[in-house]
Amino acid sequence: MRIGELAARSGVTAKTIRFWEATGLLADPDRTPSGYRDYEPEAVDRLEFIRHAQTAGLTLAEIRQVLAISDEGNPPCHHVTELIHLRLTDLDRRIRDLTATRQRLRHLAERAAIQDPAACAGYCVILRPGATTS
Amino acid sequence: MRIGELAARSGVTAKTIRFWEATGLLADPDRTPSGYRDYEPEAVDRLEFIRHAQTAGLTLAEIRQVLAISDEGNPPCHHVTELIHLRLTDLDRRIRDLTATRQRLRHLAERAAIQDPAACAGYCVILRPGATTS
DNA sequence: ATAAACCTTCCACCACACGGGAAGGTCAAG
DNA sequence: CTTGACCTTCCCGTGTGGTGGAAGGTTTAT
Repeated sequence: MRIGELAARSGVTAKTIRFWEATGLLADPDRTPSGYRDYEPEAVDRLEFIRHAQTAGLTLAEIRQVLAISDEGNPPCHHVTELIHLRLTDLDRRIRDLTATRQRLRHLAERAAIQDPAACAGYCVILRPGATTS
Repeated sequence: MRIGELAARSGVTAKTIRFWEATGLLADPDRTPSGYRDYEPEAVDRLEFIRHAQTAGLTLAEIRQVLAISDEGNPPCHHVTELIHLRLTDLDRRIRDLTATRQRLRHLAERAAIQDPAACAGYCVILRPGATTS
């Protein structure tokens, strides 16, 4: 199967397939005599696996690691488990950060609601330094 | 005052000051006869304002808009208020997305805990497609 | 025979907010 | 007079996950 068909079957664009290959997520495929990439049907599974791992929040770098272990014939479960916990910790931190920013913004929104626009001389009163440090 | 002193006073690196100038957040400053940037003391306020707006979660593009309105002598409060609400909406969506991803990861972590590593033939069972679609 | 659809490589670019470092000019102190 | 700190512009690199397009070769259908 050529790259176009693989793209159609997997829902991953040909561009992205080449990109994944170039960045080490996919092995170099066989080539037809004229140089076209020639895939086995199993390639679809690998693409779906990558997409799936992505939606689980893993980065391509992490997926690459998992696949490398897998490709060496080792069960990657232990590594995957570690990765998942790392990701969870990271995610929690990011959510905390965003929530803190959200708090600051809500604070500003409240200020904005009671502020007289005419009072905005110089730099805007709403955003003026000191507004959220108190 | 030259750029080094401004940097020291504001806590913004000279590199960043030049970057902000190049991207339209700061007006072109006066120059000494030898070509050095020469700032008014008020420049510190502007830098602090930008940093402050940044920690409130606004992007440089948004801050640029606010400053442009401000620089034209108009009170930017209305625009700022809109911006804040836009950011809040955006932030809420991002937090929701991350939380959903977190849920998926927790699901996977549970699967991982009860999984026999030896069962990881082919692609890892934990991450195998279908694992989180149920 | 020829047009359309498909494939190849390579190079560039998107957002985002800078940082590193080269090559050179300027200024104050010792 | 020279050393060192400071300044200038300029270009490249960072990380993430790709997308767009040019220039050219191949296959397939009519």
